[in-house]
Amino acid sequence: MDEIDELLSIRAAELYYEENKTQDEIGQALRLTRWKVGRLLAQAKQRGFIRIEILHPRARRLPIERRLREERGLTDAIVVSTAGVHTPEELQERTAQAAADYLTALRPVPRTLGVSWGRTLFEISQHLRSGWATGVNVVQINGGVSLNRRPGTAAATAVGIAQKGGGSATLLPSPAILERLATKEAIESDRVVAGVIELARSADAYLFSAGAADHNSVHVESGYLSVSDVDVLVQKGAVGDVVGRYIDSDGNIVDPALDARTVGLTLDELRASPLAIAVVAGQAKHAVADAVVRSGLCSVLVTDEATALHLLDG
Amino acid sequence: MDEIDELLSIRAAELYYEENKTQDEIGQALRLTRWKVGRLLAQAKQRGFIRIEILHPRARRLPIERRLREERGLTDAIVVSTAGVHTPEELQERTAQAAADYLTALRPVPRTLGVSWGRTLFEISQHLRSGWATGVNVVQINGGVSLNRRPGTAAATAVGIAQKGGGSATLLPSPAILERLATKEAIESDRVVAGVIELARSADAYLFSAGAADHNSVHVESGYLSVSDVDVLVQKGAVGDVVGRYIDSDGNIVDPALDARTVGLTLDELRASPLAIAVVAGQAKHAVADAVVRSGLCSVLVTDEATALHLLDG
DNA sequence: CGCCGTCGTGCTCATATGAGCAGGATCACC
DNA sequence: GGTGATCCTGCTCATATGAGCACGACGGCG
Repeated sequence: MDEIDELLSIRAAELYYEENKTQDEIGQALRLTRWKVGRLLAQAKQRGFIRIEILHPRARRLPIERRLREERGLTDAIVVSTAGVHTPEELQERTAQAAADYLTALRPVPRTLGVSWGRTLFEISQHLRSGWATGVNVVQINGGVSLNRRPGTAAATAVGIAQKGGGSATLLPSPAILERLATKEAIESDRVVAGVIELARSADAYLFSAGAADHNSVHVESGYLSVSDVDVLVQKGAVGDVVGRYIDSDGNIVDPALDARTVGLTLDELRASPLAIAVVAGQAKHAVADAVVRSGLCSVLVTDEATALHLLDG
Repeated sequence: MDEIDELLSIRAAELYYEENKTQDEIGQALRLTRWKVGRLLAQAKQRGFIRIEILHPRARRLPIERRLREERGLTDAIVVSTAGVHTPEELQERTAQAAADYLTALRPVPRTLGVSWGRTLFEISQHLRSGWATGVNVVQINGGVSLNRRPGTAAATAVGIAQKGGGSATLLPSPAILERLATKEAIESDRVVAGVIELARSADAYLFSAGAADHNSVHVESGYLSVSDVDVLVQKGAVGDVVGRYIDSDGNIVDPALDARTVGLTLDELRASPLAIAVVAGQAKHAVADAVVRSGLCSVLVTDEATALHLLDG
């Protein structure tokens, strides 16, 4: 009886979803009462035979968002659908767009927004629309005077977000990582730098991404770390970095000495914030994303479906 | 206005399909009237943002079946869904199952059923249930005394279909292809063979598959043709074979001399039948499937979604 | 053999949804 | 600036669907 009911529910589903027949019509066709048809359809859904997908770059996965909030204790979660995505770039774009949307809809509008920099942040800045806010002051939360070929990306990110939000940007004029601890301490005690960091600490909200601990890292690209530095970090358990600080899968600093030479907000300062928005997407970042969420580095997470499911698996 | 409506329709779809909210509730959430929500949802569907799939081995694609009937003039078409299929074997199995289902449901039940043989037919015979019919006589319609390692597969197919249908099988005791024309003529004039072919001509319905013209062909495997024979046929335009007869993309015999040495029903005899059921599935058979349907070799086609779409493309 | 619990069935009634229509805003064109 | 066509909106009303319930069949168990 179960076998035949299963088949009937499939036949009914075909007529209902593909042929747009009413349950009554299906009943006539299959010689069933319309109530039976309704039950078969409910069964088909419940057993997972029916899959409904929303195919759109802006589509989100609300049930997964809910699970992230409930099971991972996030204040909010934005999960973009991966349906129909073929390239990592597309995924990245969808996520950046979603982050921009989230910022735009954010109430109350933060007066001061602390931001990190990197590929993800840059893309978010590009997806924001002019007038997304009125009068947001943007402040960099980690060092970012860029050494690489595309100088000013970090600056362009912060400035872009600020301009489109009708405010101004405060840049942190410092490298991300210094070679010597003494230099780092010296630079942090510089009046301007200290002032910027102070401002960063007072931000209403933070927006940052995370990097994977691999050779494509922005730190390698920017010249702050060498390929072998990264290898060593991985050796020590690093899964990625947040605002330039490398963490292991529990969210702990992997290399305290290195960390001491890194300029910007500390991770605990980030954790203390009531509104820390992390934007992390892509296969390569599953491990960091997990560390970020587990160790409470963010209160809001913007990510993709595959990454979200990875977080919920463990 | 269109941009924003599109976004709204996606938000509405998320709430409707993923969160099971009513259109009214969605209206409250998005500050819209419920009629507007209904229209947005309709729009999302109509623009193709909503994809509903039935994930089940027995699922069929009724809209595609309809198109095949209407645009390709078939009496009937059965198209199995490819959703969730990963291997060609799985596809083959689904299609065989569907063919078995079709036979089982066929009314009026044919008294005499002509069948070919091959991997597909064998699988269909395995998927049929005992008692699928009461008293069907099965007759082979093309030569099939097997030369290969698995002798009797052809016989097992016909016998299996007959036994499960409560009838008996009549085998055609002849090779598929003879080496010399004279031998073929001699064997066809044999009283028994002639009788079987006569019976085959009188069948109420035919069930057959088609083979691709490649090195995996059953004819190569059985030793009736060599690999180079097949290459030559392909050279001459062959896309595959039906009941052992190789055809080009228009359904015409590719090599009349070879055809004359092939034992069994002719293609025109098949075309004349009011109920000729072809079962053809898989990427490799797209070209033959096309030839079969275009040249009217079958009145009923059982196939998979990808093949069906290929047929409808041209 | 009879009893009771369980399950599936077909109903009533409440609710959700879709079709069709009238009024009003918008826009191009005169 | 007037005027008509067009589109959009929010309605009424008909229909489709889902929730809950009472009945009867079935099967296990005393």
